[in-house]
Amino acid sequence: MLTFKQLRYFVAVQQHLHFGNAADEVCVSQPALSMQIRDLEKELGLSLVERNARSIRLTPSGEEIAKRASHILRQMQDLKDYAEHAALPLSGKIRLGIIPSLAPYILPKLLPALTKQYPDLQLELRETLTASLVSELKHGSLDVILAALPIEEPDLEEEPIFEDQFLLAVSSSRKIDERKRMGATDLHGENLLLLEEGHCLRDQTLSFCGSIGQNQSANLGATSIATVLHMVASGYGVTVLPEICADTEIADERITLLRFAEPQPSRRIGLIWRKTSPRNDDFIALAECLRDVTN
Amino acid sequence: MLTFKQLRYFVAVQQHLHFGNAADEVCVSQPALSMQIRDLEKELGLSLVERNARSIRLTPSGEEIAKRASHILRQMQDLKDYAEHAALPLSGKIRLGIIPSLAPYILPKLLPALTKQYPDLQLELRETLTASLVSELKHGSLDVILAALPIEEPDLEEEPIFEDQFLLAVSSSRKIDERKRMGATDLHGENLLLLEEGHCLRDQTLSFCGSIGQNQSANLGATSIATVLHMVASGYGVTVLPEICADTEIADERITLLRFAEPQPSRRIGLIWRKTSPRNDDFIALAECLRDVTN
DNA sequence: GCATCTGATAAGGATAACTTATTGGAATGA
DNA sequence: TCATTCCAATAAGTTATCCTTATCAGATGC
Repeated sequence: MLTFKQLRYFVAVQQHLHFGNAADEVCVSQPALSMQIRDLEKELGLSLVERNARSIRLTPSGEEIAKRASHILRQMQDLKDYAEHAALPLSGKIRLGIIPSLAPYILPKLLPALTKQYPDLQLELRETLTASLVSELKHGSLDVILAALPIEEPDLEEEPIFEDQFLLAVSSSRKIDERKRMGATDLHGENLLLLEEGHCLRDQTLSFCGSIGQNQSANLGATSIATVLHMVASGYGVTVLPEICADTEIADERITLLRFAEPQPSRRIGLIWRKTSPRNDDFIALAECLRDVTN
Repeated sequence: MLTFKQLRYFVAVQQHLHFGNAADEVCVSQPALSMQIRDLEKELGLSLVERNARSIRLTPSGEEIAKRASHILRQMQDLKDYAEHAALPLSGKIRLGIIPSLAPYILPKLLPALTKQYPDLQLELRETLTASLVSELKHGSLDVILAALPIEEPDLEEEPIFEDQFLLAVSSSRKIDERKRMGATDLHGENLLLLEEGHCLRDQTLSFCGSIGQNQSANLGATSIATVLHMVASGYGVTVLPEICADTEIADERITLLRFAEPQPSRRIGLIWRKTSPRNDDFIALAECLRDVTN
């Protein structure tokens, strides 16, 4: 069988036009090199080297083979270089899935930090609902996802990053004392605005408020938090807003954010990956980076 | 060390996503393949395959490595294909040197014949004087030359092709009986026109006529046979012309060709190559082809 | 719970590859 | 002319590698 060793030895012969020197270069004895060259010629069924009493030269075919061999060896080196590169912590390609209620708020902080700290990392992003992310993660088309815990899949690992407190967003026209801590009961009779089906934030909000029996008849579900907040600002109702969204979304004076009374409701944000994934260390490092940018 | 085998096995794993099937494809046992993959991962210092109880998948780095490996294997196959091609009789690249008093007369017959019989042959041609050809042959920048024998270099092999009879070209105005066989003595007092220094034909002509003491004072040497013949046609003198040139050159009615008396002078045309050249068979085949086209 | 399927591991034998020492053939130089 | 030198090939023996069969360990599914 054709081997890389043969090609390497042969390229050395081409460069030195001397078996002994070529053998030195590849750190073997001259007979070892001679044998490999002989094997290569036998393998290819063709003379590559013209042996002359005092010197050697390559045949025209030999020159062509040497050219091709050099090229192959170079690509081999490229492959090794790539591997070395990819073996660094948090480098190479990582496919990260993020839920829509996090992506627009975390990425603007995360991406610059990653670029700075791990310049070799190529992040491929996908934003969709938790269920799809988990499915893609299990299938292997994603490496890791950032979502609300728990997922509780037996073959997935969960790494908590931070607690994201829920706030109540109401229209500023309501003139509520912002220092007042809201209880779930304060939502009685309010029109609770929600994201559309499938968003985990919707489910979390409902499970918190569910026992209250508030009015949600008008709720067909919005497609984004920004949309929900526009509705709040316009006085259509109230909504529950994760704190991480607050900085970005609330430039609008028509919205007032109210904190809930203790124990404050919250969602736990974390990274999830396959337990069998060999990139555990990478994901732990990514989690650390996420903690840094979310304080 | 990174080996070709590891890459081949790994690409098989990528294609089957199953160690057992991949092992079947490359015709080894499953443990053998597993070990090679393990070695490859160790060699590259990075996980390529994510082992799951029931199935496996490649890591993103693994996919990239597999892509590069496939490419390398393909080039490896190309190299083998090239070698197979080049191992055929008279195929691949051959650098042929020819002397000027042969090239224009033999090539028009030789090249079409070669193309037809050996389509895989790439002939690189060089036309210059014998001394240069021999030097380049010995140096290795030519593989074989077609010239007049003997060369009598100890490390060169000579293979005669055919005898090229010399004819005497005279001006038709001389009204000589064309059936008359010329003797060297008939050249007495003639102005013998010759090629310039270095042409073997000049030397051969002189060695044949040298003992005669003919007038050659006006001879500074022409650069081509065509030039010499123009001079003959114009009545400046006579010349000795190899028969192989006759067909091509003598469309001119102002020139009459005369045969010499037995033993007719001639030159022996042959192929010459380095005794150490491994392409002996190729050159023998080339000689055969040359005999065919020169009858 | 048992059969089945996965890849990993273990042990032993075959093969390949390397080492040093030597040979053979040609060129060099006294 | 003959000894010397140079270079690659060859020989013999050891080492390392690779592969095989057999077995294991974990997970899955009937």
